Amino acid sequence: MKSIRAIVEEEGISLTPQRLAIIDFMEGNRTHPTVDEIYQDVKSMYPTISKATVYSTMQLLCELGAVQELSIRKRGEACFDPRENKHQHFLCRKCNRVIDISVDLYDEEDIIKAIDSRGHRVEDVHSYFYGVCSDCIQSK
Amino acid sequence: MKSIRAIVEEEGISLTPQRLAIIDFMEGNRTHPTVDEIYQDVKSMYPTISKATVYSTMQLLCELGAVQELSIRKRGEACFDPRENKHQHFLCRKCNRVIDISVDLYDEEDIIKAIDSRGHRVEDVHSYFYGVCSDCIQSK
DNA sequence: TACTGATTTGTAATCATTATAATATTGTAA
DNA sequence: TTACAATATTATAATGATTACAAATCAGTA
Repeated sequence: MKSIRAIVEEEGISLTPQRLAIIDFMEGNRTHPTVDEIYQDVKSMYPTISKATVYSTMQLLCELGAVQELSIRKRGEACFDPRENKHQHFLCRKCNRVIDISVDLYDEEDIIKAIDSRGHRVEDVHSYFYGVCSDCIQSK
Repeated sequence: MKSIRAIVEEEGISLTPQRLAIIDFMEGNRTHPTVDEIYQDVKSMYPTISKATVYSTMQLLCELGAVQELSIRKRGEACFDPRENKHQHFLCRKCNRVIDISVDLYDEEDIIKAIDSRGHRVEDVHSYFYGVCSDCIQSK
C-alpha cells in the first residue's frame, strides 16, 4: 500500500511543514481521528497551526484518495482513515470508538458474523452507495 | 409492512395533530426528506408547527423503528426513510438525490451490479456497522 | 532580489441540531 | 364538566462542526 506522503509527492503537491505534520500523524493511524483530534495532536508539535489548515489539508488528502472521510458518527464530526487494505468500520455506541475490522469480505451477513466472532455485537448496518445517477449521466 | 401510524398507535403514544401531519407525510414517502423538507411541507397544512416539533417527532419515530435516519449526505443534514422492505440507498453526487434501489441482496458486489444495471454508476461504497464492542459488553 | 501564486492563519459567517423555558394541550380522576 | 398533572409544542437561544474570507506569510522562479 502506498504511503500518504508518497501519494502527495507523486502529485507534485508542495509538502509544507504543516501538511507534513498532518500526514505523519495520519500515516498508519488506526484511531479514526476527527479534525479536532488531528488539530490537537499537530498543535503540540507545531503550535501555530490553524484548524483551517487541518480542514484544507484533509480535503486535499481526500481528493487525492490518500485518506477517506467517514461519516459513521451520526450527526457528528467527520473522521478520517488512511486508505489501506480492505476493512470494515464498526462503531461502538457505548464507548463511541470506531473499530477497524480487517476482513476481505463483501457479503453483509459474512461481515456481521466476522464482527460478532470478535466478541462485538452488531445491531445495525448502514450501507451507502455513491456515484452518478442515470439521469445525470444522460443529461451530461 | 406495518404503517408508521400503526406502530405509533400500538405503542399507545398520543397522536397529536402535528405528529399526524408528519406521519402522513412520511408514510410511503420515497423522497428521503430532510428535517427542513418535512417542516416546509407540514407547515403548508399546519402553519404554526415548529421545527423543534419535527425534530422531536422524527426522533420518536426513529426510536420506535418506524423510520430510519440516514447519514448518507456527507457533512450534511440527516434524512429519513420509512422502514420498508429491504432496499439500498444510492446518492447521486451530481443531483444530490437519494435513490432507493429495491434489491434483496447482501453482497456488496451484487448490489453494485444491480445499481449499475439500472443505468447508474457506482463510484464508492461506505458500509457502517453499529453495535456494542466486546470491551463494553464485558465491562457492563 | 523581486514578483507571482499558493498556503496559512485568524476570524466571522453559516447551518444543522440541541437545549431551554414558557405556553398550550392532552388524558385522567373527581 | 372541571381541575389537575403530565406531556407536547413553540420560539428562541446556545452549541458545535464546517465553510468563507481576507490579510499575512511562504515558496518557487525569473
